[in-house]
Amino acid sequence: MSQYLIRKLENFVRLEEADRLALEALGKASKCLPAHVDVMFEGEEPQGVILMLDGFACCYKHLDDGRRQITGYFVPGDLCDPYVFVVRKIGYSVATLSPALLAKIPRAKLDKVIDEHPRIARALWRSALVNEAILQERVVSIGRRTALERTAHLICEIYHRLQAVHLARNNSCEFPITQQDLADSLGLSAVHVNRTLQQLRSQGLIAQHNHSLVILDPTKLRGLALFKTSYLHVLDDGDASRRTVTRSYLEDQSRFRI
Amino acid sequence: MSQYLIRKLENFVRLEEADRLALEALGKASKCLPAHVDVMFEGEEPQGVILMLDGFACCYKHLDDGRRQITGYFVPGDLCDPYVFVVRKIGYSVATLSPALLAKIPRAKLDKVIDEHPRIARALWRSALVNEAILQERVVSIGRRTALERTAHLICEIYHRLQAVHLARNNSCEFPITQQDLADSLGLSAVHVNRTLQQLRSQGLIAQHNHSLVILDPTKLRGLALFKTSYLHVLDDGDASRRTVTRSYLEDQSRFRI
DNA sequence: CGGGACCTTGATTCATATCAAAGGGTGTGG
DNA sequence: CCACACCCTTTGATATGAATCAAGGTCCCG
Repeated sequence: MSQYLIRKLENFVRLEEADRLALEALGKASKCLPAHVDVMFEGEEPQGVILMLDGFACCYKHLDDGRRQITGYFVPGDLCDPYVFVVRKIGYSVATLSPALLAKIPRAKLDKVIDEHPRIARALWRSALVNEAILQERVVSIGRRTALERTAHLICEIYHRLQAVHLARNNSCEFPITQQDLADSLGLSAVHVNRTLQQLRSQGLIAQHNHSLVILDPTKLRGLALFKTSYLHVLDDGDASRRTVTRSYLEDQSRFRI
Repeated sequence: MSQYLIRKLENFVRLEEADRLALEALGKASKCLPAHVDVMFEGEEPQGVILMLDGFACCYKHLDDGRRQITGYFVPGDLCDPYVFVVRKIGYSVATLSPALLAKIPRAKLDKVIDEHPRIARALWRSALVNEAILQERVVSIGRRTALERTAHLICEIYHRLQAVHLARNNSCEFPITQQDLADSLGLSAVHVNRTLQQLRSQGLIAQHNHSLVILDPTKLRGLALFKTSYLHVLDDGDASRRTVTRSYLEDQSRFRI
């Protein structure tokens, strides 16, 4: 049930069997939720870390008058903010975007895994850095990309994140996000998202059937989106072996105690 | 010379004399730079962590065709991304916005301080969480706030951050950021930022002289900006003492080893 | 078979960008 | 100490991308 989390973390470090077993255990107590339901709400005390087992969710904030901005997505394998316990009140809400299967991991359980599995600790750490890079790139998108580029960029982001957990193949993946939700993450209106998607379709870049997406021309789409895959990875193995000094640093778990 | 860093971290934890001395030492080797100069450049290998001793800097990204988006600010006391060493290539550039005094702290030095000073470690950790909250709020601003609200919000952010290091008093602070730079962080054009600032002035909310800013009506400005101060703090002492369970958790340094 | 959520379309308005040019400070070299 | 130069700010006119409003269409679920 935690297959996706394992796959995700394996993009960052090489896990041992013991690590995999520990991660498996995290996904045991799961819960099924319908689409468009709140999982956590802004201002609450954090109850536990949410692990996405299946489906899509998002992190959003509301302004007082009801305007809503989605700040990020959660796909299978994602842990919504493992460090949430430091805070007294969470600053954002989390909601499902599609029917979703998720596990609420108690603080103590996650702490134990982190303490006992340094490789997992390191992988989560790197994953957190990727999350920050994603957020930063989102600022760039909303601030400086046109609606078309921005929409294309988000599609690339989601496709590549799904690919990292083997949920995308042949340029095709699930895409259950409604146009209203896309609008709320792109800083656009739903009507304009509709027209923008039509443009992407008519240019032969993507196709959509039901809740799935096909990227017909990945190169063109990434070009249009000004999308660089690099920001989604902190490090790949090839580079680690080339740079001994840095590698030994990265392998030294004690360095990461903050 | 590291006074501002000390002040900043003291918003998160109570530091001991030994901690303060260690922080002092970090700011020794400082360097003075003119305004609008790059400190780090996207794609480079991280050389060290930058500590802002004085002046303003920002973090930005360029799109291929020259469009630029500032994703965050650095004010005195800020450490630009203490965890940067995990990555091989930094994903963004850092540039000064005003003449600035800064220290480049070698990785080993910072690691040593973190290892030997658990209170500092905890403060940096909390500071990192605030940074994420700031970034998230920026997404909300650019995505869903109007130009006027957005501009007001950024002014509030910077004022409150300066206040946290005692660089703001009587609703007044330094504000050396050019309108072009504001535009690049707000996702607007420089011309429109100019008009928006004029609106804030004519509504009696702010005043500007040279490179300084006065907030004439803080309540109205925050109201207009839909600004909540809460996102800039992870925890205040009052709350820590009220909630014993959480407090003991927060005080347990071993939990934070990731 | 009915109803609600989602998508689509067209018409219009509005916020913000762009273009162009003039006005003000400030620092530097003569 | 002045003058020129450069950067920053300001202003006005026009263009445009995206929002809004309104209505119809489609699909899926109960």
